[in-house]
Amino acid sequence: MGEKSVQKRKYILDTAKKVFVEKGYKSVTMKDIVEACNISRGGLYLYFDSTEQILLEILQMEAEETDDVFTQNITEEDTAADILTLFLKEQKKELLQKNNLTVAIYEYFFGQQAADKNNMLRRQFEAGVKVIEKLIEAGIASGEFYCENPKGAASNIMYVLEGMKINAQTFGVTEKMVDEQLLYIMEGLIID
Amino acid sequence: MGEKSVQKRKYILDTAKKVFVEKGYKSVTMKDIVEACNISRGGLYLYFDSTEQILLEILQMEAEETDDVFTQNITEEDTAADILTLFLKEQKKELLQKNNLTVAIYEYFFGQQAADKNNMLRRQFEAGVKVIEKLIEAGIASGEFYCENPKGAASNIMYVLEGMKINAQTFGVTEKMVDEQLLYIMEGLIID
Amino acid sequence: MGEKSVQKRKYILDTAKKVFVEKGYKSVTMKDIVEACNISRGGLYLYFDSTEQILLEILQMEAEETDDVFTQNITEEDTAADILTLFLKEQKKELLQKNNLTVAIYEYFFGQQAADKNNMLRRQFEAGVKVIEKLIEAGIASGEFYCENPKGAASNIMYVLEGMKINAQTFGVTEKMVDEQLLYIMEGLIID
Amino acid sequence: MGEKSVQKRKYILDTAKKVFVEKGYKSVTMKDIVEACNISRGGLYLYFDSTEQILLEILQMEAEETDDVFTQNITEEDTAADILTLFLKEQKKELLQKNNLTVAIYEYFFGQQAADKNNMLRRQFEAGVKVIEKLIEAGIASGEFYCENPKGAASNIMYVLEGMKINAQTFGVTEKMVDEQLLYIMEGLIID
DNA sequence: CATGAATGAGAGTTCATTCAT
DNA sequence: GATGAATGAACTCTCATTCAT
Repeated sequence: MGEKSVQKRKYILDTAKKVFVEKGYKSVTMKDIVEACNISRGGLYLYFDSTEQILLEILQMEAEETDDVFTQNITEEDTAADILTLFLKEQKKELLQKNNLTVAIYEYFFGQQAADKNNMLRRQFEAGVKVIEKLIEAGIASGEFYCENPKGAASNIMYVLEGMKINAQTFGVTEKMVDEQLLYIMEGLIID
Repeated sequence: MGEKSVQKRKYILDTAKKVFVEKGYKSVTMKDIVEACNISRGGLYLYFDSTEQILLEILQMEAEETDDVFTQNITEEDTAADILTLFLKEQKKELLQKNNLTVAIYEYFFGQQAADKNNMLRRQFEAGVKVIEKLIEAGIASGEFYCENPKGAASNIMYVLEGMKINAQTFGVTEKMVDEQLLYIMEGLIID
Repeated sequence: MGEKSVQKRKYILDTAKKVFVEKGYKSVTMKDIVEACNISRGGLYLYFDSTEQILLEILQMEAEETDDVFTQNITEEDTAADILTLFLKEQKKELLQKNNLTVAIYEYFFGQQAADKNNMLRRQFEAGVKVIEKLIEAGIASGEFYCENPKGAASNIMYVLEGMKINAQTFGVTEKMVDEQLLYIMEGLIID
Repeated sequence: MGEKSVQKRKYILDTAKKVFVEKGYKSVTMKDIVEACNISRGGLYLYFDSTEQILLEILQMEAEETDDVFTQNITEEDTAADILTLFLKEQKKELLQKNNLTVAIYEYFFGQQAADKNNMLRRQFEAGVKVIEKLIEAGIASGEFYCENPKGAASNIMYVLEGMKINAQTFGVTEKMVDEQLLYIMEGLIID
């Protein structure tokens, strides 16, 4: 697969992403993607065999592109509270934004039965917990935070984010609702 | 569409429920249900017009059958902490149990777009928040609990439950993970 | 089949007629008739086996009920021209009226292939020709009409009526169009 | 829907025409056409969406191919009477021929309710009247014809043709019957 | 590599017809 | 007689997938 192919592959993934954002995972057909990409039916099959493969490659692409946004915005002088606030703000932005892959991702992983339970979602969740836990511990050390059970608190935050994410997709959450809960969380940590 | 046989209607709903439990919502076809019920193609249409209608009637049936379980187990002598613990235990049982409609429900409400955002899920969520809030306030009054922001705490619990529910379906949560988080939550409330 | 049955049979035919008037022949299903009659599916089959049988019995019923209207209105003093005019007026009324069986009849006889070409329609057509021919001859005898070829003129009138009838059903004819043509016909006969 | 192969499109239309000729309009299913064409179910949908679309395209095709036949046979020396005779002969041929779309066309336009009453059939009918009227006027001018009401006579001819066409489909008309009536019509016009 | 016509499996839906009650 | 639930055949339509060009 030469250079040209890599470009087209990327083009298909980018275009298909829009389709998954709009329709979730299960309702997306190869036809949908072919039409969105404006390529031939056979052409798509030269690059991908199924919508599953396409979604997985999109997720991988996303994983490679992300993370950076968060870490790039952290400066040397930021305190633990600053960084945690930044992190939560980032999460808030993501979950309130309409056009994301959340539904597609959930729909896909719903279907994955018991198989591969050490999957991407678990790894991301656990990574999140760990990051927050470290931040809380750093905050405790610096005297910003008070917390008797950093791991519990970190898990709590991640579960809450997960809960808000799913609610956002099923019945909508308002910015106010998110802010109130994030405030509740921060107040539980910060020493006033 | 008359009522035909109420028994058969019930039979179809019960059987279809198993199908939805197993396959979620989007992948379920009328044919799947016909085959699970061992009835004729046309026979199903005598009772229901679409998988959507069937799912909605199952949910309604569930709603009528539930609620009671929780309230029935509350006795006069139970303290607020007892009741909250009972509630969380009930939720835990539900989210750890394999055969439930969670995936089907999420898949269904994912598809409901912006329409009807005052839907069942929102109502259930808000009802849950309210119940917990009342319990916390009762616990504060009785000296069992300490909490500066009962509504925030109640929302926190519901978001966490929601988050654990979705995680249970996408990558599995262990009983230990659930217990740890529920313990964390209770410890934050109870005055030792 | 007792008395009661005869009534019900009549009721079904009358009700089914409305269905045929509305939907033609080919689109009418046994279900349509069952629903229009508000009887049970099986009940209909006790009386009739098919929409074809029902339509045929309706046509027979019609045939028995009709004719009279025309002949009843003829009085002793009427001249041939009066009677012909009356006949044409009757035909005009029928073909302009929306709710008739014309479409159902045509659709039915379209399907009858080459079989039974000595059918009802032919008999009615030929009877019409004969009636008109006699009228014209009577008119000639009484000095009202001039006509070199009574049979040709009679056929002409019947073909025209047939043509207007079909046009009325496919693209609509206005009363004015009908009047003009009937006037043209009468002028060709009457001696001024 | 692209044009795909124009040849195949034409092939389908030609083959479907035979089906419509044989079965009329309402009874023809996409399956019938698929089978007549010996193509796959999906294949047909690549070209056409419904039997209605197919019939309409057949009619359009017919319209483009016809007209010429009549006009091509007219020569400079032909008199009005010659041309009218030619026209009637053409109509006679068409209505006596077994394999035509008449039934399909009628069945289709029966279904078109009040909608689009300025339809193809009306336009064809009115065009016919106009052509004949012009011919009669030309014949009067040249001394061939005598007629006090050319428009009435022209309409008369078109109604008769329409009437014979429908009779041909419902109970059959013999060549003799047609000839007699056409002769009657011509005799009414020609000055002997 | 790329195209897009073609296939055929499969889901949805409607009805004529039967049959136990 | 009468009912209406139940069946199964028939039709519509859509897609994943292939393959000749």
